[in-house]
Amino acid sequence: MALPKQSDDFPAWYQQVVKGAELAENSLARGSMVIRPYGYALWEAIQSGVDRRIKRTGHSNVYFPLLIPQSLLDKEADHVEGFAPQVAVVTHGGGSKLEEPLIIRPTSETIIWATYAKWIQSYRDLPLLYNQWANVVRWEMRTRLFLRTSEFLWQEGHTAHETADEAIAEARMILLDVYRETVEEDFAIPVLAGRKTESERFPGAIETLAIEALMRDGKALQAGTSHYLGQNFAKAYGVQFLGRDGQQDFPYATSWGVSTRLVGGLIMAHGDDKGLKLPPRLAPFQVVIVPIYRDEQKGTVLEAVKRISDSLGDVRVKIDDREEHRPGYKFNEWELKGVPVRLEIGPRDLEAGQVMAYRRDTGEKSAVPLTSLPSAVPDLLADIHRSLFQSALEFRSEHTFAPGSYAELTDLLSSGSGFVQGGWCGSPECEDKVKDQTKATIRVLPLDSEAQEGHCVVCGSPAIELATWAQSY
RNA sequence: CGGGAUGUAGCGCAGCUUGGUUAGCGCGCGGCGUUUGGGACGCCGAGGCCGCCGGUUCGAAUCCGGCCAUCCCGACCA
Repeated sequence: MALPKQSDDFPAWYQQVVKGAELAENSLARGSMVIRPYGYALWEAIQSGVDRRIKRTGHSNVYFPLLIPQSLLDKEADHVEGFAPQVAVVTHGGGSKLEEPLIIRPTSETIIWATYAKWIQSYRDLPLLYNQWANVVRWEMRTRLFLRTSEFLWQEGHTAHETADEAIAEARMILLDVYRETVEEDFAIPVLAGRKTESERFPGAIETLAIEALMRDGKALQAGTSHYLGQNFAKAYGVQFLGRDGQQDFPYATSWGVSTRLVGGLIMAHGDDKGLKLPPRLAPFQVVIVPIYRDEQKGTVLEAVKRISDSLGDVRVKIDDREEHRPGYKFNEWELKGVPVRLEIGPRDLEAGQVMAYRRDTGEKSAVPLTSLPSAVPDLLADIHRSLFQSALEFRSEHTFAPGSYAELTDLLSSGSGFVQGGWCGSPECEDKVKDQTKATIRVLPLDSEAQEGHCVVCGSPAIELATWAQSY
């Protein structure tokens, strides 16, 4: 029952939180997971925030099929090369072998661009701003619940634009106004937004942008990506439009996605030795009420609890009136499940006209008068959100380093200390050297490269970028 | 896919070395009672193709082979 300490064994801690908080468990098929109600409620809360922002920025939802003719994948060279090794293939159907195998989508650029060919004729058809919520399958070598499963849930946006500038602006807008905003405002997790190096790019992309969050073990997690695909997919799938200038042209593409991996990020960015700490905006239950009573007081207490719950309006409240567990058990269980606020209500409190409020983030308990509860609870939730973000931000600052030498860089990276920033000359050789020695990669380069002073921390040549390295998931 | 480990009740494990009759323990689960302000206790009870397939043997949880799954470490990745 006791959770391993994060500092003793972070992977074991993670796994037991996922299981203990009843978020998910392994399924019978290799590498796939069953998402349990509490975990799925979290995902639904995440979806709702992402979906709202996708729609607010002018996109519509669509749905493309799970199965894709294999020949479609083969049309974009880099894309095939990147994905072919991890694609699951359907070879039989209806009891017989298929003429042409179907792949289970690892991502949907292929089928979507093959379809866009029919939808796009003129610049008047552009832009196409579509998104879909879907499951995809990638045959990963090694899987971990939420962080990397063979099947995962995500949204994938696929847009087509008249000009490169417009597509580039779209990719960037999604990264900042949808992904960064969601993760910072809903998850209370600060992120670094930036560009990926060539070696970390999405197969078929000209530029990959990403947000990176720091986990409590000092590793980085790529929390969302947005790609500028140029005309690669348009050319591969024969998508052309008649431009304003009367000439045929290929549209410019973007694609972008966030997945159930975000749930893993949430666990590892905020959790502590007692379990999950859910940010109030995503918590399936924002408040759990634990009634405390002896038999003869049961009726009175439960009535008061019901009244108090009703007085909290839109706040998502769970009343834990299970008879089979005593309060101490419930306290521990809801702390493991990360509920932001717990209200303890017993005869002593009712006599005093108050309740005890416990906040999961700091562990503080305080008495709140019943009369001020309807405003105190929302205030408390707002404060918990701020304080979660703040402490994640402080953790990141404390775990961001600027080494003065290559030896210092590799020391920091080898020990998995967090983000390590330094000048980079832009050469893949220097990037590889660090990776070979420490397994750390460049997580992001600044979104807008400004003139970089100083030298490459690896080779000493003049630096052209400020790179952020880290060990990553 | 390479290296290592594991698979026995819902969960965590013992038993296996040295094959033998009803396969154990803790937690959890069901009933009854006492409890309830930081993981309660007593009594009674239910629950097992010992991961799967095959082999050796009079007899296999135990020995042998194959397969599958999970975990850890690498290479691949949202």
